[in-house]
Amino acid sequence: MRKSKAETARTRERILEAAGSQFLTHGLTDAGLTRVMKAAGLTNGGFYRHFASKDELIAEACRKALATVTAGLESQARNQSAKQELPKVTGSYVSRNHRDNPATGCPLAFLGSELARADLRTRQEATEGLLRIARLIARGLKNIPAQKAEAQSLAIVAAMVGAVTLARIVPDSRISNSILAATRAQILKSTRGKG
Amino acid sequence: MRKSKAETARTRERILEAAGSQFLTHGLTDAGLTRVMKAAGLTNGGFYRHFASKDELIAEACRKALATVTAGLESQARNQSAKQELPKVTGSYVSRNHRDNPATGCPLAFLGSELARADLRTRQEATEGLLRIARLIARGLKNIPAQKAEAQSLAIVAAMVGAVTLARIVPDSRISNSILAATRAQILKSTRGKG
DNA sequence: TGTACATCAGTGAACGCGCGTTCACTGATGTAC
DNA sequence: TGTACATCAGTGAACGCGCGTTCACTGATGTAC
Repeated sequence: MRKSKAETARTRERILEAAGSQFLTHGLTDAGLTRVMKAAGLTNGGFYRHFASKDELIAEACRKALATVTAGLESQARNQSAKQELPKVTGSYVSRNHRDNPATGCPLAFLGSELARADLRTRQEATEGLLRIARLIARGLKNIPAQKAEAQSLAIVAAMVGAVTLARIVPDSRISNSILAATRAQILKSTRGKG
Repeated sequence: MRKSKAETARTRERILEAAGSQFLTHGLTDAGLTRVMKAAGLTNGGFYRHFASKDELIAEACRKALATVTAGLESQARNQSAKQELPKVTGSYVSRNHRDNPATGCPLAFLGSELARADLRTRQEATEGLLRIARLIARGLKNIPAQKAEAQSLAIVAAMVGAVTLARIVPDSRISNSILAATRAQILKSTRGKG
C-alpha cells in the first residue's frame, strides 16, 4: 500500500486542510485525530506517517489556514485603488460572511482563546499570521510615520479579531451584526484621510 | 454527611469559583469535572447534587465570572472623574495585569472562541456580560447621541477583547505589550473630547 | 532494462487514560408529631 | 422540647466512551545491482 512521493505529499496537504476546517469548526481539543483523518478520507493509524504528534498537526494546520486567509486578504488589497485597500480588507474580514463560515475562517478569530494555550510553535505561527495581516493594513496607512502606522495596524487587527469573536458568541443576530458594523465604521473613522 | 442549607449554598458558590478559574486557565473542555471538584475541595461524585450537567456549570460559572469582572470595572468607573472614567476602564481591561492573570480574567477574552461554540444559555450569559461592559463604556461617551454611543461602545469592547486575546497568543512580550498599548491609545484617540 | 529486496503509506485493532455521568452507601440535617 | 424518620450532601467506585498513540501487518514504490 506504499504510495509515491508525490501522492504522499498530496495526502499530507489533504490532512492539513481537513484538520484546518475541523479545528476551526469544532476547536483544537474537540476535533479528534480520528475525525480529522476520516475527514481526509483516511483511517486513524496512518496519521503518524505524516506528523509526530497532534501538537505538530495543530501548528502546521494553523500555519496553512493563516497562509490561506492572509493570501486572500492580500489579493483583495492588490485589486483595489490605494484609497479602497483598507476598507476592502477590513470589510471582508469583519463581515457576516466571515463570521458564518468557520471552516475557511481566520484561526485568530475562530480559535483565539485556544491558541493562547497552545504550544510555543503554534503561538509563533499565529503571531506570524497576525503580523502579516498587520503589515498589510499598515501599507494602507500611507500618510503617517511608519512607526505610528505599525502601532495603529496592531490595534486595528485586534479590533477586527475581537469583533468577529464577539459576533460569533452573540446569539441575537441584530446585536451580532451591530458589533461588526460598528467595528468597521470605527476602523474607517480612525484612518480617515490616511489611506 | 448531609449539610445545612446555608453550607450547601456556600459549597455551590465554591464550586462555581473553582470552575471559573479552572475554565479561564485551562479552557472549557480541558478543565474536567474531577479537577474542578478537587479545586473546590470535593470529590467528583458530589457534583450532580449542585448542577444538572457540565454545560449548566459552564453557563453559571461564566455568569459569575462575568459578574465579578463587570462589577470590578464599574467600581473603578465610579471612583473617577467623568473625564477619567473611560481611560481607567479601558486601561485596566487592556493591561498586562489582565493578560497575565487568567484565573480572575474576563471570559470574553480568555474563552472567546470556545464561548462561540458553547450552548445557547452560555452564549446568552456571555452576551449579557458583553452588553454590561458596553453600557459602562457608553456612559463614558457623554457628548455624542445615545445611539451612536451605543454603537461605538460595541466597537470599543470588541477592540478590548481582541487586544487581550491577541496579547495572550503572542510569545514575544515586546509585540504583546505593543498590541495592548496601541489598542489603549487607539480607543482614547477615537473618543477624544467625548468624555 | 530486469530482478530481488528494502522501504514505508496506510489499515485496523489495541494500549492506557481521563472524560461526563450514575449509583449504592453514609450519616448529619430537617421535619412531623 | 424530644423522638422517629425522611431527606439529601458528599464519597468513592464504576459505567461506557473517545482520546492520543502504538503496533503488526499488507503490498505498492523505490533502490541496488
